Amino acid sequence: MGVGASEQVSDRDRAKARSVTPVWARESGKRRSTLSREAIVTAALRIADAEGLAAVSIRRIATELGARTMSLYSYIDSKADLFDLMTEEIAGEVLIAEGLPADWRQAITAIACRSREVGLRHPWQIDLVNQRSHAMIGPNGLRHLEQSVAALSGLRLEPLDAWRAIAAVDDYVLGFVSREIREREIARHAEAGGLEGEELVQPYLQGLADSGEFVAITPLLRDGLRCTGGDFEQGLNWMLDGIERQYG
Amino acid sequence: MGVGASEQVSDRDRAKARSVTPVWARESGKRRSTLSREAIVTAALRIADAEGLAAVSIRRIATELGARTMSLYSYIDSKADLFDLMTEEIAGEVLIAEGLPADWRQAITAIACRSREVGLRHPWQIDLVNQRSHAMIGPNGLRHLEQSVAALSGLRLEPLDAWRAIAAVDDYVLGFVSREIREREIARHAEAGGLEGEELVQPYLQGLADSGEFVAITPLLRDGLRCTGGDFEQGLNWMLDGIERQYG
DNA sequence: GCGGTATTTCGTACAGCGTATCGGCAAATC
DNA sequence: GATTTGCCGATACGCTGTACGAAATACCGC
Repeated sequence: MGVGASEQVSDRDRAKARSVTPVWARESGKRRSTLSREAIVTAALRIADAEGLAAVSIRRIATELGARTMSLYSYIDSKADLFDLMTEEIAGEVLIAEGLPADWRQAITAIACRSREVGLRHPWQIDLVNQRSHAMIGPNGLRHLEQSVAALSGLRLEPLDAWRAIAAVDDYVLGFVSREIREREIARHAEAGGLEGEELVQPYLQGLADSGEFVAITPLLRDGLRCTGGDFEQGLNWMLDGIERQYG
Repeated sequence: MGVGASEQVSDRDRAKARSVTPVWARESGKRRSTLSREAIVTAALRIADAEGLAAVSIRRIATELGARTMSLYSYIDSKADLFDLMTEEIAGEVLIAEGLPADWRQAITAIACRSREVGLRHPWQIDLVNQRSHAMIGPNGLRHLEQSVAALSGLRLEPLDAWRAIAAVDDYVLGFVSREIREREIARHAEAGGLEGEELVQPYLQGLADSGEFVAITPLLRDGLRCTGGDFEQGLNWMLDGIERQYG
């Protein structure tokens, strides 16, 4: 290992740097036309909205853009990068452009409802969220955080306390939307398979109900667990009540 | 469509039925040894715990079990089925065997903490949750629901109200654990790439802080967003406070 | 015990995936 | 004009889930 080795180390360092530096801080390598980071992300979003995240593949995007598969790698380093960029794009939709209500509860509620809307509009966002990657610290992700902290300014909290309150609310929103999407897709699945879906699950549930093990939830089982899910604002208000009780 | 067609319809119906009937209600077609539904699921769990859900493949499981790839399909109709069974297995770990505390807050807290422990022990559970499928209505999933409803019995709620309160708590738990896992993996990733990870992200954050756009969260940015995340029990207590305020 | 049947096993194949590699071509530099 | 540099794109590798059908095996009535 001499001079050449040192060059190799340099290369490896560059690779490591690339793997750790957020995508948004990297330049979009290209100069030629027809292809661009923006076009790639836009196409990916279109496909994901239409057919789900699983349908988003490098080959597919290239085809739709009239480019060759490997050309996309001039603009993104990996599919994970593309996912980061998609996440960032969606995070932008969560931002509230007009002024926030002065009342902190109304402001947080507005932000939470917007988050939910966006999540339902792009159900694949949930899959993306769990895809690891420092996706939350993109510019738009931070703008969301900024907006949320600003919404709480009336409470005059320490930054860390404000952040914790926001995290708790965001956690609830994420969990709720996740369940909402899940229920929605199950319903759609059952619908696609005809009503027989219900008819096949119901005896199974009835059997469990008759087993005597599930006394507390027998009424729920009898309704086929068709409960339309919780009430979003109700749960949110519970959380906000608790925050208000502590800090308000 | 004559007699032959009617037979074909019958086949198609059976296929549809299979696609909609929960796995747990189906028999595990086996009779030979070395291979069994249980063995398959156990192997899958081991792989997932050790190397993540992505490492779980039919071929891989078959290899570890000394069987041929396609043999697994005698016990499982699809990989989605396998995921359902894995989910069910994990749901069992969430159940609390010993008696629950009489106080409803303590009981719900115990259940929530257990859920969190299990989620952290099997980080891939999060990926599984977002995989659609009627995974939550397996026997163990329903036992969890039963246990939660029973925990709230002291509040004497309508079944639907109880279910909503539980759903809200579960949503919060899911969201929190999801974020916790995300942060944990990012930390591990940065650690694996050396401390340079932080060093590369920090200038990016500092640049944003200097831009003047993020006044409210500048202190957080300065700390590199290293905030160790919210406090699980604090957020949970906020939610429980809100529930108590309404029903207590 | 034995034949027939039902079930299980498993080789092969297909269509798809992300992306490493590398030959050749075009543009930029001297 | 000659040389170097850097990018485009084709090909290929190893992986995925699983449909299909032939072969092998176990079970059951006799």
